[in-house]
Amino acid sequence: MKVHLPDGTALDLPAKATGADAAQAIGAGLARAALAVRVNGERRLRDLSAPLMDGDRLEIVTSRSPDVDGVSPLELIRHDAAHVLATAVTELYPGVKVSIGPPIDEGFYYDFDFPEGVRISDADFEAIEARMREHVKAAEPFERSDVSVAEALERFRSEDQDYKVELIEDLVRDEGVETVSLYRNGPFTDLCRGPHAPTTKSVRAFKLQSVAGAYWRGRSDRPMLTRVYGTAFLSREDLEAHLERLEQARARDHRKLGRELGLFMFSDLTPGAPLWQPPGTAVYNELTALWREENEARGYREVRTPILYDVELWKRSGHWEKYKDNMYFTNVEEREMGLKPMNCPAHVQLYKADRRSYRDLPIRMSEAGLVHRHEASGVLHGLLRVRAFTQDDAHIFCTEGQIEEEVLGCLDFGFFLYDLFGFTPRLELSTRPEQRIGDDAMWDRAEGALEGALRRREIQYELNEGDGAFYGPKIDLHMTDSLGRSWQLGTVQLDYSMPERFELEYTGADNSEHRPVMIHRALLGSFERFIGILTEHYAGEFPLWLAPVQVAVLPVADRHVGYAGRLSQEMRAAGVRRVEVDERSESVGRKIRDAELRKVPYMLVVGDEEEASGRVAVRRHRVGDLGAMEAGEFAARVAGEARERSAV
RNA sequence: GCCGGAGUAGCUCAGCGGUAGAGCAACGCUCUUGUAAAGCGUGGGUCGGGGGUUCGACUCCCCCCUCCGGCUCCA
Repeated sequence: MKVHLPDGTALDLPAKATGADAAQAIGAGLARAALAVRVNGERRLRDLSAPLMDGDRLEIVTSRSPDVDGVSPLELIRHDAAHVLATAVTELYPGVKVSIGPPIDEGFYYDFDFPEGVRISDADFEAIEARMREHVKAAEPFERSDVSVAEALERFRSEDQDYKVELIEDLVRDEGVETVSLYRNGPFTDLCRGPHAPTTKSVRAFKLQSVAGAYWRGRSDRPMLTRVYGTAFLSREDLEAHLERLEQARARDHRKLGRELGLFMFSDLTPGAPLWQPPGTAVYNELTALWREENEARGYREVRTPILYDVELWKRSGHWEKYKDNMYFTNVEEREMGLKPMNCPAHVQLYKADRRSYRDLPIRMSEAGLVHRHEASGVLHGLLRVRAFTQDDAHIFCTEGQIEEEVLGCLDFGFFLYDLFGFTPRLELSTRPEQRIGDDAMWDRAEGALEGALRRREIQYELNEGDGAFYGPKIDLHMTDSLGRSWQLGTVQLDYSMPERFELEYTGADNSEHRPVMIHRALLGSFERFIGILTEHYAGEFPLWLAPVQVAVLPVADRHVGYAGRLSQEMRAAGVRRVEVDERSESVGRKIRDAELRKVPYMLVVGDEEEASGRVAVRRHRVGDLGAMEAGEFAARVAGEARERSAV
């Protein structure tokens, strides 16, 4: 038979030849390097041992093969690694039940159910890794066998592998399968659809990383399994490089930098609520100032509303029914009050304070609004998941015809803000969920308006079907943190429900009453979460305009402190607001070192020469000595840089 | 909330049944300094909180709190 190779040539092979045979026919080196085959351009790879058919188009996949539709040799060997992990664990912990072990973006995991009383921690990794290495070294083949469902069930039942039994039963029920494939490597056999590399020696570079709990099938009403995370690469060097990257990422963790730079802290007495220290407050205030300025420029009117309301309000808004478990309540003099988890009902009160005409619309109301949400204790995470935070919130009350224009305005505003930081957010459009209010015609219009806005700007987005709020569809803006975890920042949501519940009205041109539509909009999301992401993005090296201390004046000796003080006054007068003088009787080297560690953008070294000539010796963070400059010139230049909010 | 791990000086960490340690920071003195750590000295801890076991607990056991990694959740 003939199979066709990517370069257009045909290869003559005996009948029933396999991918391995084909690789061997091409060359011994290729045969050694081959991991799997891609047949006829299929997305899913096949085992090297799978028989080929006459006329197949064949690609031999090696560690150097490129990704195709997200399927890569890396993914293959990570899956191999998961099997090797399970092999070692089943040997070391008799009675353990195995479940699933897939490759993931950065590695792989395997979920185990350990026998009663057995628990493992990363202290056990060394022993497990050692056992894994033995299997890798033995280059045990991955042998596939296709067996009947009955045989597979019999096998796993006899081994008390309940999870495998459940998986097979579900395969029969959901997909009507009659056979399943098993893969054996050494002493371990797993239910698996494959493919795998020819032998375990493909797993040459791996490392176990962490152990964590994970619900069976991701459902909190099912048993909690023990998940072991690891990573694997095609080479030792790649693995080392990856571990090195992780190390560096940890160094830019906002929680670490927040402590080191004195940005914010947490107290055990109010978990999940950041306390902002002076340097962090400086960043916070600059960000707020930017936000306020831009809101004004875009036709928003800022408001301020209380954080505590009678539960009556929350019942009316629907929060009581849907979210009371996540709200904080207090009862004083027999009046039940709730802390706001959202600002919208408050803004609705302001809307209702006046009769509204179609001429007033759209009304754009903005507020840096402090909200409290009782997040589950296990999910709190630095500034990225908190219980008390300030949203850069706004609500737009408009007519249905104005929706697309207003949504577009929100998105443009968002992109303006994100551009300022060099961020490229990932956009998600979430559409009607199963449980929702409003008729389909309403949803058609609402989703159409959001989609239309995205299309008009030719914006890339992911569709998240069924993930909208119960009252309307939404567009979310996501960013990832230093460890690659994705966080939602901004959101633009359409809401037909709140106006209904609060009976909002405006008088139309026809002199009759109409119901406005509300757009909920937060662009940064919350100042807390955004500063968390910003801190990691800049690795704590904030650009001048955001920097907690913009300029540190470093007198060479005590006698220069007076000159340094005069300089700082001058700079403040010129518009550089955050200037500090290091008045300690320390060496210049020490003062420089400390300012560098605090990541202060500019340092001014001033001694006899500078004082005599009215100049400053400028040093830039991480760049070094820039030479001397006339003091006034420096102040003007830096003030300009701060005013322009330039990126560097 | 669930599973696992961890909480020792302001920070980073060592110690682990027999009266609590280091480096940095802080404070004092000396030095008056030129582009990433001057020298000497001093003070500082209910060893997260509460119970228990023990002659004796930072150390062992139980409960709680907080943090870390995941899972679930995330208006």
